[in-house]
Amino acid sequence: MPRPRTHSKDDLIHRAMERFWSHGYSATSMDDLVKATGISRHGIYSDCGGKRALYLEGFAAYQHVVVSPAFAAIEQNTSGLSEIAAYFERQIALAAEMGLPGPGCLVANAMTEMAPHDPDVAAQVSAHNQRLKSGFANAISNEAPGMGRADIDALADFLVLSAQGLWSMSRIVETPKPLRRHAETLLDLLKCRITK
Amino acid sequence: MPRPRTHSKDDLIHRAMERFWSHGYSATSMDDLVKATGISRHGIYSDCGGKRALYLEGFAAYQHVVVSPAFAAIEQNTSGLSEIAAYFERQIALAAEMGLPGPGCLVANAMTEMAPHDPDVAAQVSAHNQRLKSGFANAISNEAPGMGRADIDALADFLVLSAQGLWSMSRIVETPKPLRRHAETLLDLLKCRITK
DNA sequence: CTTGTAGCAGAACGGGTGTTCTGTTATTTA
DNA sequence: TAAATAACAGAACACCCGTTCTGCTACAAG
Repeated sequence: MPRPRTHSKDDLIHRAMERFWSHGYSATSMDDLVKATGISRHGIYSDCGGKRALYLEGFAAYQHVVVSPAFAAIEQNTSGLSEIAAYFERQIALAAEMGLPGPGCLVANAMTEMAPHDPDVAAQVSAHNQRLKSGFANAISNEAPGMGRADIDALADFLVLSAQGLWSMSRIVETPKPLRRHAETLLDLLKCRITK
Repeated sequence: MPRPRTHSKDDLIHRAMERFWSHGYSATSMDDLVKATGISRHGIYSDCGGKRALYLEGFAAYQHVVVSPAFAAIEQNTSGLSEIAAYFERQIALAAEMGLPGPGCLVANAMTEMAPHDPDVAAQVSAHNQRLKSGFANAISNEAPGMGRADIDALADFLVLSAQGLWSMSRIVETPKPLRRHAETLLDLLKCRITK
């Protein structure tokens, strides 16, 4: 009997996620979200309950839509340096495609803007970083079987830090070139360290 | 004849800078600034003209108050890896002193929050990064006289990126320990690369 | 075609925003 | 002591925020 829905909850979450991604949480108003998603205030509240809840759902969706496709190769047990390089290249190409200076990484942005003042966001960010760290550690250990666990962990953690730094940089550069150079330098340092 | 001032413009700028540093621009209201600085709205407007102008002045002050004291040693022509290590250690100790998870770096925060949507902030951030890059390049070239200019520049730029990543991390960690481990890993990678 | 129902757009709301303005206060010179 | 001056505290302002609510719309069942 009822009127059929003109949008799905997934539509809402994904469109809102893109807005939060490029403009951050505070600088995105409900009016912005209504315009960006094409969904009325009522729809947003009945589907998700409010701005903050929508942000958190968008954060989770970012994992499926952006992180997993880019990171899956690293998480396989055949991965190595070339998969790490491909991961950075893929994300840089995505940033260039979206336009530079660009939105960077939703998680990296959340780490700076939200995490220190919002425990829920901090927990999601930490989980994300832990996932990246495990993936990088997997790839490094495949590449350097003789390296100790402590050294691998330290390098993997540092790769997570470098990724965050890279997305920060992507918010001020005009072209992908400096980002590619950063990634290249990082890979060089890694190779240098692994081959000792 | 007039009533004497109870505060200086510098007082205002420095106290406001600390608030922007820890809470960001959007999440700091004029009420917050009045409470944090102890200076009335009228004083803020007559001294600086408004919130944004105050932020930009605070940004400039950050260079003198925080960056220069920490970075001066690296900019001397006798600097090397030990000065780079000391710079990171000093900033990490400062972060620990201010409380973790902490404010990170005002410039790093601005890069994420403001730079993509504010050309004036972007320009100041770029100038800061350029200063860091030159300093790091100076220290690296002192340490590795045989290294080519292009390699030195790439490493110096990457050190800037790592610094930004480190301050991002400082916004989610509970203790300085992981930050020190990151700095140590970075220095190890650098040494490894320089000694080839 | 009528009726019931859920979705819809947008008005309304209290509170907070950055900014401006208005009196008052404290101090120094005359 | 009295007048002049500029800084002070805080009220006032118009606007925007996230949230809630109201009345209308469009479709499916009877």
